[in-house]
Amino acid sequence: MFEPTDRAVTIFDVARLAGVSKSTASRVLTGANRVSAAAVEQVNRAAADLAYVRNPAAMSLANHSGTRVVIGVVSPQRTLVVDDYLGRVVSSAAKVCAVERIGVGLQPLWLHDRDPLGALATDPTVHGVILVNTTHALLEAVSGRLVGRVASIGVGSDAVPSVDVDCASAAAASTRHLIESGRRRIAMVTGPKWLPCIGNSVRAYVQTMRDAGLEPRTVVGDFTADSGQLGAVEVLRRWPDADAVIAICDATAIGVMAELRARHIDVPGDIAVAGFDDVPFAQYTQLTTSTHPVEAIAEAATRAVLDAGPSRAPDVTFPSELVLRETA
Amino acid sequence: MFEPTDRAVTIFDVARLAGVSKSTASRVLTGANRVSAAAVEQVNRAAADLAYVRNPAAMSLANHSGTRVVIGVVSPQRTLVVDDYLGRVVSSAAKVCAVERIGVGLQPLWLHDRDPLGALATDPTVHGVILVNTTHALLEAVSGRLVGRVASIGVGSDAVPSVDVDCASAAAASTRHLIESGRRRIAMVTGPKWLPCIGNSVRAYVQTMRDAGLEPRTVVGDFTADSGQLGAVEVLRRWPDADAVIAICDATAIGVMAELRARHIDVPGDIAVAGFDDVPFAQYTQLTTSTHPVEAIAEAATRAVLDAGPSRAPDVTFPSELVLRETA
DNA sequence: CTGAAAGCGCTTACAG
DNA sequence: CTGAAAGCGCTTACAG
Repeated sequence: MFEPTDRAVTIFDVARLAGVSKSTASRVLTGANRVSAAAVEQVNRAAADLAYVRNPAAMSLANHSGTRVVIGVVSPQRTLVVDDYLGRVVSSAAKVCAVERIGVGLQPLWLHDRDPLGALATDPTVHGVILVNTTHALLEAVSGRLVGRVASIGVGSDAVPSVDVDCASAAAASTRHLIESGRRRIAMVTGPKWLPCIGNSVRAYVQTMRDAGLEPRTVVGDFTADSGQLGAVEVLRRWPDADAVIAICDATAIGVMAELRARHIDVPGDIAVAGFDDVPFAQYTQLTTSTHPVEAIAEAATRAVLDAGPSRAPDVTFPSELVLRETA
Repeated sequence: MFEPTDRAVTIFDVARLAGVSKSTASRVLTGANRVSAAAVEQVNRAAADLAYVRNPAAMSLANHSGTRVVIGVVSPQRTLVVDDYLGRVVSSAAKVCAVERIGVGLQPLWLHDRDPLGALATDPTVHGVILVNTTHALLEAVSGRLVGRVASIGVGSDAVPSVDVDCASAAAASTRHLIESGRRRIAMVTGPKWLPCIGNSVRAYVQTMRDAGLEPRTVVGDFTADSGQLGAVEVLRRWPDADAVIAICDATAIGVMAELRARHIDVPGDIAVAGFDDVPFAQYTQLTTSTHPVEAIAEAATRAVLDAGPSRAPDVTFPSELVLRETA
């Protein structure tokens, strides 16, 4: 139908086929407002017929728009360790971006840096930023140059939309489930203190305990299985009568269970254990946990920065569901 | 020392500071050969002083070089499911690319597509591609336009360098370990048949068994825990006297163990189980397995496409180490 | 070995 | 509402 050329089809080709100038073609393609309905019609048809797709590099250059969305992961260490969670976030973002032929980058953001966002804000290659594990301090540092093209997986701010799972409801539901099944001395192994989104889960747990006239008992972890192991040790030392532990995530729960097993403490006979995330592994370990739609969250955050308009994107919260298995 | 400007420093700035033309500056920056030592010296110093960094979008446009490296994952399904392995590969690639301000993309490559690589080969935004789970047929389809900027995690070809773990040695070592600890009726739950890199592991297992005068017994899996579960069912049905099973990966091993546990078959008392990958989880499940340096592999593959020169990059094979724990 | 010039594919004031 | 022109930051023949 159209002769196949070696070089890619450009905006010039669609303009010619549509019978308009490059300027007009560009206007309709960018969605500018000053264009006639007729022009819109012709250009869109021409673009479709030619299977035209804009060259992001050229857009970037003309536009100062950037060719990649970077996932900025704040961490107390300077080097970034990639865990399964982060892997899923990056992959999901990469999959979404690929259809617009935009790449993704992975950037460590050091918690104690003076201006961790400075380089990203001025980098002409960055189209937008997805913040992971962010803090309020970092959110405050989101400068004008970044506003409108940044989203946060976790806590947000006036300027930065948040997309996350409803971990507060999940923590409350877990706690309630444990209480209803007769547990009373329920401890929680939390995440790192500097990470504000952890607060939601912890507060929900504490509140649910208090509402039931029970004493909350928390121990600090860091999302790793090792910290679950250490957390279990601490829980048993401080509260030898514990009859349940909620872990901030499944990996931590696994560590908790490993320690209990090593001590020949029966789960759930002696102590019930609940996690959070419902990673594939949880199923095979019969772990009671709550779902965490990481892919959906990452995709929504990516869309938020890709489709960034003049106004701040709305916050979005995904529901979590309790998955009852054998450990609690 | 230098006045901070709002706009980024361009090649023009470094040329001026170095006292040469943009052309010359560009030549030294790109590493062209026709430049005087003096020019090289001045330009490099100027670039360093100004903390100059090239704009990939502009390079891409002038160069037809692309702004992202895409990870092409071949799969028998049309949609891509992201597992932990792929997540780690993508994240590692993204981390490496980020320092050159290049993005990564994730592209499903349908196994039965007529020309799965066609779109990537002509896409001006793709700088290079990393093939994952590739087949010989796909490798044959790597066209001239892609040669020199593609690497494969798994099998390679004359045109495509391979980077992978030495899974043959790992499989042989596992098998040998099992034999030496007295096991005789050792089965293997393999990966999908269409995936050629699986062949290395399977052949090594088969060979090691035969060398010991033992009968190899294989059952097909697909890397998932579910397939381990089903695999265990099949193994027990076909060979009720089985005393060990080697799984192609840890996830599959987990499934095998879940099934054995459900049947009250003691591990390793009745049946020993060995995995492959040494995922974080393996430690907590006391799984005997072999290491798989996924991050290092992904980084090497990424470097291979980033640093692509005129000649084919060499193949690289990473060693794997047997990790003895309780299950075998 | 070096510089002036054209060009990569797009966007956006600037005049109509 | 539309087109001609300039410009985004780089690279690369083309002449010297």
